[in-house]
Amino acid sequence: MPTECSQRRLLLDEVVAKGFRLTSQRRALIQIIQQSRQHVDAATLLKLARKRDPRINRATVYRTLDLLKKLQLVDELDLMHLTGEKHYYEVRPDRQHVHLACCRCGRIVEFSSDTFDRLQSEIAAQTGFEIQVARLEVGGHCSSCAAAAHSATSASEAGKDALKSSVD
Amino acid sequence: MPTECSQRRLLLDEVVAKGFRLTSQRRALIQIIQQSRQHVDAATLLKLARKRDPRINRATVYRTLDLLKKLQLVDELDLMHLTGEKHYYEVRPDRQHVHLACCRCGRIVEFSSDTFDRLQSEIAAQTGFEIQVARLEVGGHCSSCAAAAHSATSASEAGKDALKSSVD
DNA sequence: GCATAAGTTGCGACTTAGTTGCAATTAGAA
DNA sequence: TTCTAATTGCAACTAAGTCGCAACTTATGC
Repeated sequence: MPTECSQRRLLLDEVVAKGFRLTSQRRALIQIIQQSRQHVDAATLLKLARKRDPRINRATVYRTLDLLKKLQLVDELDLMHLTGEKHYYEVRPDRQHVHLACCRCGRIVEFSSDTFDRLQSEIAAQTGFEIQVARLEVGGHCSSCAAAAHSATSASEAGKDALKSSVD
Repeated sequence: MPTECSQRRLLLDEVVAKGFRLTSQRRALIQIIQQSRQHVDAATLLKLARKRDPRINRATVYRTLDLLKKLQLVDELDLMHLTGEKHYYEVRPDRQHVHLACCRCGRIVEFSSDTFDRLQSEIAAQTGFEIQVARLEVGGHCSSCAAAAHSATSASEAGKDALKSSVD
């Protein structure tokens, strides 16, 4: 999710600075990604962009996303594939964060910590790997769903039946 | 990748223990996943399984993978989508590890550390999230490719052109 | 401001990955 | 051995993303 309007210009500038053209389509798509409070997927992005310019095409959305990924201006997320195989996008934040996806209620929680920062430095230092993206996604139950699941399970019983009826 | 044959029985047993039937298809698929040194994707798994039993079906592969995921016996990976949108699978190891994917040579390096373990505890403790899976994937350049990329760049020059010709 | 060349887009057909409903088959309990 | 619910194969389907190419647009130089 966008940190602030400080980035509003930046992404567009960055695209220009790297020598890419600033088309109305790119402008629109970038603005939509920045203004979105949620993580957006390609289909949603297309739908929103078409409200501004109905002629905008699906291929353009994918091509723009590819460009922004390459420029490392946006990050691609899977969010644990909770809702199919689509990808989600967010403006790359100053500080990397973890995405916690609740497979019961679908909520996405973001979490950042020094330990995560340190882990990345450690990886780079110990493996010589030059990190461009680090994506940590966690699946499980958020605190409220964990509580709900436990009380439900203690009554009914675990094992196959619990598994079969579970939402994940 | 499989840690050892100690798991060979375990996965099958686990499936039975949870009350699921042990069909010849499941047996074959589980064995293939365990014996594989590489991370396998669904299509490869199907191909390998058909060498044993040519009648085995694609749907069965996906359904079996779903089952093993739900039982938390295998983990699903994206490996940074280096080669398309397919998923890869590995037997869940005793200790979670990070996957480092080199977007230049495609090599996958595994890395585990106390810091990663600690990060997970920290997430659980601070957010109340009940972790079922934690998937940390890192994209970038492995040590040898990083060296190669640097020497190439210093000669030619960075910016758009370098970006355009790069493999990521 | 105007021409122009390279970058970008729209289109539409295509590929790849995964899903689904249903009839036929089979594992395993009785 | 019988029987039933779980599992499979099949085939048609959906969803997500890609690609080649002609048409259009941006940014540059004049």
